[in-house]
Amino acid sequence: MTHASPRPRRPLTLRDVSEASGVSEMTVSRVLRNTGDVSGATRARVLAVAKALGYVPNKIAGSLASQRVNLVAVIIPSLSNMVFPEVLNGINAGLEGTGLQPVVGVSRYDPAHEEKVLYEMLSWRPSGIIIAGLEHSQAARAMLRAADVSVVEIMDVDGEPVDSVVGISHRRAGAEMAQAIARAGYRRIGFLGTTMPMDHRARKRFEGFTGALARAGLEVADQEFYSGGSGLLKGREMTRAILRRSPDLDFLYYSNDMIAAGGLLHCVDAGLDVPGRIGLAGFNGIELLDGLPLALATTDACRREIGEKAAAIIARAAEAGPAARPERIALAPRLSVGQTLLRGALGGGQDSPVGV
Amino acid sequence: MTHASPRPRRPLTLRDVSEASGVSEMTVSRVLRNTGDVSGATRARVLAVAKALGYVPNKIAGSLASQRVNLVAVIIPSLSNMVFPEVLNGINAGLEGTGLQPVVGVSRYDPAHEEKVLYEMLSWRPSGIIIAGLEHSQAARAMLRAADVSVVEIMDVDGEPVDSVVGISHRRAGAEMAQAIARAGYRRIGFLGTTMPMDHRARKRFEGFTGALARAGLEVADQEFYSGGSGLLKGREMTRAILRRSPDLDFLYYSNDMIAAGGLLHCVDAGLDVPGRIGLAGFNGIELLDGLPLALATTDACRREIGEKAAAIIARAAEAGPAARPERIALAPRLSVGQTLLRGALGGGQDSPVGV
DNA sequence: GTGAAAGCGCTAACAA
DNA sequence: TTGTTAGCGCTTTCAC
Repeated sequence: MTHASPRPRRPLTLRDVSEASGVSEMTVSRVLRNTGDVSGATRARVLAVAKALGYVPNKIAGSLASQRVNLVAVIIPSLSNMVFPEVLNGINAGLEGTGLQPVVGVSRYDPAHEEKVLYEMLSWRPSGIIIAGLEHSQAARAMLRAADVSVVEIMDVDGEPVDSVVGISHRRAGAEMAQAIARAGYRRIGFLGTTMPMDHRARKRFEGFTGALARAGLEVADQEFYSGGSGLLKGREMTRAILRRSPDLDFLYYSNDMIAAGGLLHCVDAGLDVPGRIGLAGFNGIELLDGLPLALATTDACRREIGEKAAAIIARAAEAGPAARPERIALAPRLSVGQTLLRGALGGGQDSPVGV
Repeated sequence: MTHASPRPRRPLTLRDVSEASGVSEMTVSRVLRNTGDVSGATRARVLAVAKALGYVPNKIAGSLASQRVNLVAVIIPSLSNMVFPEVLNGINAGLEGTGLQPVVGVSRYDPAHEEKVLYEMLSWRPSGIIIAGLEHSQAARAMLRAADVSVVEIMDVDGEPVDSVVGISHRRAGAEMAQAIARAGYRRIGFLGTTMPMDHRARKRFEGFTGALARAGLEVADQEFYSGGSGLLKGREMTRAILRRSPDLDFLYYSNDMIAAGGLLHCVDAGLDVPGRIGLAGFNGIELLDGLPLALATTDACRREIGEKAAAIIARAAEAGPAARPERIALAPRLSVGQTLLRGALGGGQDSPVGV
């Protein structure tokens, strides 16, 4: 039983590896970090001993000594919908091979909570910060500015970023959908969205939407708001409600694809001709929903791409030093009319309302 | 301009606050941690100075000194599907108010990558580890055992946990669905699942499923496998393919709700009578999909609850010291027959096949 | 190619 | 109630 290794009460340290291998702590450290010149023999021995012991370096000590942390703070409002996981995947992909690790915090669409989460994350001195949206409490903005690391605000470009920004213009996304709807000849437009006052992106889409409708001589004829999670059922219920109240609506614009999909299912069940009698559109471009009875008109929010580009900016800055110039990347929200928005006069004039 | 504070090149330290407030570093530290007895006056002054300066404590240094870290490592296979975000929400909820913060790593259903992610996270000396599944590389198991912190393996209880475990029996989930199917009188059963050999839970469901079918004198008549993301479209395509090959199938069991939903949409489009001519069932109990043309038969995997309970175990152990006894929590997978599985002889015998 | 000494920013333990 | 001292485990820097 000579080699039985009892469960260590005290975590192993460099010193343990040093003593067990007969090499100085310094050299062990070099081996473990693949740094400096270490002879092949020494290197092999140290590696073997470290592995045998099951040594795991202590990054807390390492980071304190080196003043460098391989963490990137990522702050997003929610994990519940299908939007942000996709962004995270993009970030993961963009950080791949850089040695940087994302650490995710959830702000719950609540500025006060966002502030807390940010403070918490900053106290780990991350090498970069990726944060959703451009709207933050004053204190949060101050922290971001004072942090002296690259900050990338993502998703939205309509506003003043603290540092870099990668996103789409939600105003533009809303406006383009309004134009497509107007050009296709729809006239009685309903809007279905969230009550969440802190969902600034949904708000901006709505503003862009109504603005462009107005320029086309149209307006939102009725609205329906919801709170809580957005599932198919919610979409069905809202659609039933708004159509009962305003049966003459001929287009419904939803603030996300999931409730739009529910609305589509409702319309199909109700025997409404889509997109003839009534048109529908969502937002986000959720790939998982491809395969609905009709392809949903929507705007691709470029979620993955946003994550990738934001991560790339952080990675570059971590490499080049924090002095890098801020980047402002506005991706183009890609509208797809699918099969729920008439392909009326899509080639037509940009702003003028055109009948079918 | 006397109060203009230039962007600091060097991050602020306790010492800065100490000097600016004329109080010792130690007292500042006490104030900032709400610890020890500090006079109200001193406390107020320190707080004011810290805020004015924009001081953010350095947790790296703090953790090194105190040998305590308020981080919980969470390792899950993926963020792409709708399964794990829900678990994360549960973990977040369970950690609420404990001062512990989850840190998420993604293992991509790849044991080697899981090992790397685990190593990386352990190097931050987290106060607890929540990791999906019971199958890990030998090295990973060794690390988990050596880490000397609470480990909770989640999702699955069919196997030997390293420490605590919270999950459901996927074998049982598969078996119960098979029994319900057999009892309802279906006879020609098709299975649609993932090719991923590392999705052990899907594999166990399949094993439980075929085992129980066999006991009912039935077998899986045809199978269809897919790789890549699971969306509605994938479900449609797979369903079309398997039904073209085996038109006489009268039940399809899918490895998740999303492809099952796609299958349902296909069957509806194809004019197949569901659940009369053909029955369908998925797995997970995805709430967002409530609202499909027919309520899908599925098994609720208790995802949120699993997250909450796992977090509670970690929180309790962090409180009580690491000596806490391992907990083994097997939740009951809740089968719901919805409207896509005939309510044939559900009250009938447990194992005996019963015709409709 | 290797080692010794100093210190990263904070907190535990003790002293006053 | 407040302050002093001695590290936490590693990496930096410099010496050999």
